Amino acid sequence: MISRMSTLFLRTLRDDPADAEVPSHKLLVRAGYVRRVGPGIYSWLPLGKRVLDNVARVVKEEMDRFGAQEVQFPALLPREYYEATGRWTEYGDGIFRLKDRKGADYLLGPTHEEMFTLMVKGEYSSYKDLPVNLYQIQTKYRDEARPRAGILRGREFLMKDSYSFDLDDEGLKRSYELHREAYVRIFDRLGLDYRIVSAMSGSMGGSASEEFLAATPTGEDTFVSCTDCDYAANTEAVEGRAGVALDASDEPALKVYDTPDTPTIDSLVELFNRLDLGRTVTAADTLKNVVVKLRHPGAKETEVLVVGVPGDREVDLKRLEAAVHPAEVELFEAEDFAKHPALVRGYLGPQGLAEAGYTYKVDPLVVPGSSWITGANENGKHAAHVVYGRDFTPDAAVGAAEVRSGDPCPRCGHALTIGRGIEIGHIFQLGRKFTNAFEFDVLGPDGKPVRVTMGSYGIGVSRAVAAIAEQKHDELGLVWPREVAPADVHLVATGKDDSVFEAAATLAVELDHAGVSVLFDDRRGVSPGVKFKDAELIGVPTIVVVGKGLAEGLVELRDRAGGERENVPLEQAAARLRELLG
RNA sequence: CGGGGUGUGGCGCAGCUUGGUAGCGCGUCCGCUUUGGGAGCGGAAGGCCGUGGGUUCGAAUCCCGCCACCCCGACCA
Repeated sequence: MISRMSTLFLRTLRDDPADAEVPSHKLLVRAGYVRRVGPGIYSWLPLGKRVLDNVARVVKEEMDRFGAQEVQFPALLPREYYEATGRWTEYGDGIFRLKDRKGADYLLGPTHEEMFTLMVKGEYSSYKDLPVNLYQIQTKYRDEARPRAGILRGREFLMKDSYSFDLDDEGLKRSYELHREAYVRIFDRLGLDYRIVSAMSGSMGGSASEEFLAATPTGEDTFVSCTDCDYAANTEAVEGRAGVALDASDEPALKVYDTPDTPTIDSLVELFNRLDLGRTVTAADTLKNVVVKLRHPGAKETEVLVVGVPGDREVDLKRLEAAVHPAEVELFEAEDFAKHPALVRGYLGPQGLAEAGYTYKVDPLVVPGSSWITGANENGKHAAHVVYGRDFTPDAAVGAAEVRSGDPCPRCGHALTIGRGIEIGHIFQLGRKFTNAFEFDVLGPDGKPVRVTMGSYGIGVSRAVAAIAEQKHDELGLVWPREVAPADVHLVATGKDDSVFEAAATLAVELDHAGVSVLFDDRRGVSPGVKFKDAELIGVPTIVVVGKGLAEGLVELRDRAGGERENVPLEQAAARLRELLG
């Protein structure tokens, strides 16, 4: 295919768009790949559409390779399908809802578990039919509270989602592994630098869950990886690991101090340093106790939970929620404190909590035998030398503190490092949430019904385009990996002489016949500088210049990524290019 | 939902404090020149200054309301 820039629907911009912050957003707009039409809603121009299609093609090829079969569901869905699973209400404001002319409720599909489950249930009824893996590449709609970063987080986006249907857990594991291998192949082909990290399965429920994160500083997700073993996890999903117990036999007895007006850790530390305990006190010497409410699925009442973390750390509510899954965590409000006078806000300590009937859990960073400054459960009073195991005993440990670089790996104890990434894929063993909701059984070999188990697997296709742009660019513009580039070769004709354009046009045709797609800058009257800048901005991996070298019968080949240039005779150019393109 | 910011030709911005007939760069169109690093000169088209009200002889500019959008957070996968 030859795309002539004289007629290509494309306008590049010299300036960054005012609303763009991240590189992918700036460059995809500047290079004429996408245009914004509303918050979190983008149109794809010809070059962008090609990249999007290329990513989708790679995904499709690798899904097909392991036997997954493509289907397509409508984006417009009647409410009833989402009623059965409770998600019509569960999703809250997160979905787009609309009514037809009769007043019937519809939604724009945010994800399609229900449809897949019902489709398979409608056709299959025997264990002989399983396993089956189905997928679709579909536009999804979510009414994000705050879309951001261009197409990285939009309200309309292209997603590949697939679902496996198996008879038992072993089958599910196999389907999960097949997907995992396919995802590795896909993201390798897309040229992404990514990590596979342990994740929580979120609102979907289910057990084993891993995320594929494209490592980039602009990513929204934070993950840890171990410097020694192969442990890696989303910080929300970092397991708690019990630390080594300390010997507290020399620790003085618990002592209560008057500490008026010290409801915060900072004010407390400052006061204790003025009391002069013979050493400098820091926030890490204090024990911060945070009260939350746990809402268990189906339960009317919430459970009160007190969580202790070192005072220099925040409680990571998402991590805590992952640890107490499937319960949801809610903050303890002023009115809640009013109902629980034993919990003295700002002066809460673990001593006596068990006697008062409260559950108390500590982050594993709080180890047995450790000694703390903490609240004395009385307004304006704190206690020092409060020892774990002597003055209080938690009911359990729970990973609740924010995770920091250098924290011990929960597997091997070596230091963790922290990075940021864009979630481009997520796979998890969903289990029977949806097959239970729809009572989807097949008959087993013994003639008895067996409840089908599912896996759920997603890839953000449009997001992957942005993730690639985030990772593959330089100060001049985009630098696409070959597999997804909008063309194989960017052919630039410079000069005013007809012979240059004729020679370039002939080369374009020759390449086209050889199956090489060409973006041909055949614009007359456009200066070489403009053409070179555009080529660099657009980011096709190989640039061919037919210009002043033609006098000696030479054309120039440039590698967009590395900047290497070589001159080759015009008549050898096509052959050399085919060699370079593999 | 909380905090901060911005709305002025297609894009990026100035003008607003101190009211007086809307300006710059890029882009677009015409002509001539130029052609290996976002060209030069000359000419031109294109804007009810987010919106509603108010003050005033006169409002992009001052006052009040509303709306939209962007960023941070909350929320969400």
